[in-house]
Order: sequence, then C-alpha cells, then structure tokens
Amino acid sequence: MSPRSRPDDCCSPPAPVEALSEARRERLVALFRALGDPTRLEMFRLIAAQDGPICVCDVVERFELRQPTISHHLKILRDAGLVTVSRRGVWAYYAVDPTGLEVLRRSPDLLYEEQP
Amino acid sequence: MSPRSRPDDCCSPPAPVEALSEARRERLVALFRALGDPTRLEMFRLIAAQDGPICVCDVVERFELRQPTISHHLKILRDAGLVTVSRRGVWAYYAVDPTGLEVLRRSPDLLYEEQP
DNA sequence: TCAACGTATTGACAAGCGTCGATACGTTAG
DNA sequence: CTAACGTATCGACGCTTGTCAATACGTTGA
Repeated sequence: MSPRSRPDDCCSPPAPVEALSEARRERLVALFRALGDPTRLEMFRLIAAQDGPICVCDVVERFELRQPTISHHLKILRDAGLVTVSRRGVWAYYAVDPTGLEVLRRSPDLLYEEQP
Repeated sequence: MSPRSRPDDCCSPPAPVEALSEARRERLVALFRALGDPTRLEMFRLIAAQDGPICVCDVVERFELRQPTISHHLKILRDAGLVTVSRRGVWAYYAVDPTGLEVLRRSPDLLYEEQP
C-alpha cells in the first residue's frame, strides 16, 4: 500500500514501452554519441557538404587538431555508420553513408516504437 | 608546392562549409549527447510513449538505478530541451518538449546548413 | 630498392561522465 | 509543529573519452 495518498492522476499506470532491441538501441546510441561532440559534428557537416568524397588531408587542414586525432574522430563516425571511407593509393576519402543518414532521419520515429 | 603530385581529383578545393553558430551547434551537441546514452535513450522513449506527463516515481520504478541517478539523467534531458517538467505538490511530472523534438527532426537538415 | 609521404594505431594523460550514498529542500498528513 | 515522504543536489569514485606524441603500415616517386 502507498504510505501516502497520491493525486488522482499521479500514478495511473504509465503506458508500457517496448524496449528497443539491443542492436537497434546500440546503433542509435553510437550514432547520437558520434554527433554529440562539437568537433565530430562539424567534421560530419564538412563531409556532408561535399559533392563527392573528401580527402582526409583536406579534413586535417580544416581543424586545429593533430592528424591522429582527426583519424580517431573519423573512425568513430565510421563505426557509427555515418560515413564511409574509400582509398585511392595512399589517400583516403570520406563520404556520407546514406544508410546512417537515413537512420538519423528516422530516429525520431525509432524513439517511439520498434520498426519493421 | 606539393612535395608529391596527387591524383587529379584528390585535393580539388573542398566545398566551403559555413560553420554553425555557436548557439546552434551547442544546442545540437547537447541534444545528441543527451540521447547518446542507453539509459537516457530508453528514458526519453518512456516519457515519449505516454499520453500525458509521467511521474518521476514511475520512471524510477522502471530502471534499475538509484533515484538520484534518475534525477541526474532527467536533468540532462531537460537541459537538452528534450523534456519539460511540471510540478504538482511534491510530485514532478515529465513530458516531451515539442521544441526539442522538432530540433531533432530537423537535425539532418541543420547538419547541412544554417537555418533561418 | 629506398626514402618520403598519407593515414592509422598505440600508449599515456587529463578532463569529463555515470553511478552511488548522503543529505538538503519543499510539501503534506497527522 | 513535526515526522514522513518525493525529488534534487552534493561529493566522491571508477571508467570513459578527447587529445597528443611516437610509431607502425602501406604506397609511391626516384
């Protein structure tokens, strides 16, 4: 029993929420975490603003961070499924991963319910 | 001069990207960071799944975390503009902040360009 | 073959974050 | 008024994360 009466509508049983599948939740978390850093946010915007893939060397030029740090951030964006990398010789080119972008677009709905 | 020739299209100057305003960037970062944690993601889903505001006591019941921790996460969601709180006596009720949800919905576009 | 270069990985360190117990604050029942 | 309760804040503690220097790896020009 409640040790105290509650307002009428305080604890009417809340609507049950189907938990996201482990995989889907982790995917979303990784995506949000990747964009939840100012540097990576701007980095993703830079990559997304290009017509085609952008060379890592150009990314390095745009930020006041050391090359290994840039590489580290790019890996996080890659692991989150937000960008893809392709190589031509020594050079690496990054581009937006349309799949990841689609997940981001649908994320508001994914937050509400499971999706087929 | 480059100490080495590059592939033809390696470093054609990348498209310039207008930096997000400090305020807009911080807002987005806070939003993404707030959702970039499994607990807060599920917490937001729980709140969003309700027809009306949900009592903190019900949120506490749904997670295997201590009440101060729940309160801490709710504050982060609040600061990110994702939820609002209203009080009736001792009880606190949380609900989705439509403004924050709208920012999330528009985030894919916000990533590309400044918005009026 | 070899030296120079672009990129990725490793290891280290400080700062930030998630969690907890303890406690403070405000409200309400008695 | 006072005791009990719901919620928020505080302080502390490991674990994670962002950054760097050093280094490894693979490619390419000579």
